[in-house]
Amino acid sequence: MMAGLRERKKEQTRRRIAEAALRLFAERGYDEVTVNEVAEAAGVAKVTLFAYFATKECLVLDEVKEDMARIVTERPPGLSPLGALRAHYRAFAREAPGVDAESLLTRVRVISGSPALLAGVHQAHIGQRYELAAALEREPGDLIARLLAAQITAVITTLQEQFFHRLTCGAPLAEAGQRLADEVDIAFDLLERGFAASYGDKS
Amino acid sequence: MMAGLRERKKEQTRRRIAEAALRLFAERGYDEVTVNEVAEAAGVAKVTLFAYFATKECLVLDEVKEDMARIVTERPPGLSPLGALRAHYRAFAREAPGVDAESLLTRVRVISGSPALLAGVHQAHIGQRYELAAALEREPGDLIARLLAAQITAVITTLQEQFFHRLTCGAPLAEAGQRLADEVDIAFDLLERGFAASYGDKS
DNA sequence: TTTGAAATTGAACCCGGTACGCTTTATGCT
DNA sequence: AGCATAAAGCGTACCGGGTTCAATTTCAAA
Repeated sequence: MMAGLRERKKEQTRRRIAEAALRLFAERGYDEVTVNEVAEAAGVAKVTLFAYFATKECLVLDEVKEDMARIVTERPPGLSPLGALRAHYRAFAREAPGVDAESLLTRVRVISGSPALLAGVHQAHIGQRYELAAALEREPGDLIARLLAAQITAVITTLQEQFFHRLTCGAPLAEAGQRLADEVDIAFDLLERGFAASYGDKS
Repeated sequence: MMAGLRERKKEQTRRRIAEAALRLFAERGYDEVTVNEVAEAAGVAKVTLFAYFATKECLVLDEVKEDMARIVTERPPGLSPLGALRAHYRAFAREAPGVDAESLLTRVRVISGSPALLAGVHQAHIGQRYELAAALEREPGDLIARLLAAQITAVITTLQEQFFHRLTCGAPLAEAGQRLADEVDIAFDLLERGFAASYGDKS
C-alpha cells in the first residue's frame, strides 16, 4: 500500500476544492457563486471538480451525511431501535460544545441561506428514510416500519432545523446543544406515546 | 367581467401545454423529453411555456398540489386537527374508485418513473409541512406543533407512496382505495397513540 | 378607432453538468 | 533505472433547463 502518494494528493485536492467552495459560498452566498469560480479558486478544471463532487450541492453537503440506518443495525443488544436513536442524538447534543464551532457555523449559515441547499438537505433526509425503513423492516413490506422510519426522519429533520436556526441566530453552541438534548427527549417521547395526550384531544 | 375571451384562451393554452407534456412524458419518459419538444408539441414558444409553468416539474406536478393546512384551518368545530385529517384522507380513499383512472394512472406512472419528479413530490410535501406547522401552532415557535406537522406529512407521503406503488403494479383502483383506507386508520392511530405498543418494545 | 396593457415570440445568454480526446504523472514490474 | 500502464487532470465543445430583452401581435376599454 505504501501510504500512496497518489492517494494523498487526491485527498488534498478534494480538500482544496471543498475549502475553496465553502469560503466563496460564505463570502458571497451559494447562489451567487458559479462552479467555474470554485474550480478556478481551487486551481482545478471544472471537469476535475465534478470528478470529486457529483453536484454543486455536494460541495457543501457531502461532509455532513449522517446515517441513521447504521445506528439501528449496529445498536447494542437489548436496546430498541427508538432507544438507540434517542441515545445517539442525546449524545450528539451533549457533545455539541466539543466540535469546531467556527467551521460548523459557517457551513450552517451557508446552508440556511440557500433554498437550493436546504432542498438538498431534505433530499438527503429522504434517502435516509428509505435506508432506515429497510433497517426497521421485520418482514417484507412492513407498513409499521415504514411509517416509523418516515416519522423518525421527519422528527430529526425538525430538530436539526431548530438547532441550526438557533445557531444562526447567534446562540452559543453549548446552549443550543442543551436545548437540543431536551427536545430530543420530547420528540422521542411523542414518537413512543403519541400525540393524543399532548395535542390531539384539545380543541 | 364579460366571461373574458382572453381568460378562456389562456386556460386553453395552459391545458394544451399540460396535455402535450403528459402525453410526451408518458410515451418516452420524463427525462427523455426536453421542454423544447413539449413547447413545440403544444404549438408554443419555450418562453411561453415557462410563463405558464415555473419549471419542467410543474408541467406534471402543478395539477396535483394538495394543501393539508386548509383542511386543518377549515375543519368543522369540535373536530381535532388529527381527526379532520384522518376524515379527509379516509374520504379520499373511499372516493378513489370514482376518479378518472386513466389519467390518474398515467400521471402516477410518469411520476414514479422519474427520480427528478419523485424528488419534486417530496419537495412539495416539505412545503406543506411548513404550512401545516403554521396552521397547527398554538403559540409562536410551538415545538409540539412542528413535530406533529412533520410527522403527519411524513405519514401521508408514505401512504401516498404505497398507494402509487400498488397502482403502478396494476392493482384495480377500488382495491387500492380500500387498502389505503385501512392504512390511513393504522397510521393515524399510531400518530395518536405512539409506537411503543406496536414496535418500540420488541427486540 | 385609437390606445394601452397583456400575451407571445425569437434570439441570445447563463449556468450546472457531461462527453471526448488529449497530456501528465505516479506506480508496479522487469 | 527504465518502461508500460493506468489514473488524474485538462480544454473544449456540447446539452438542457431557465432567464432576459426587445420587438410584435392581440384583446379590450374608452
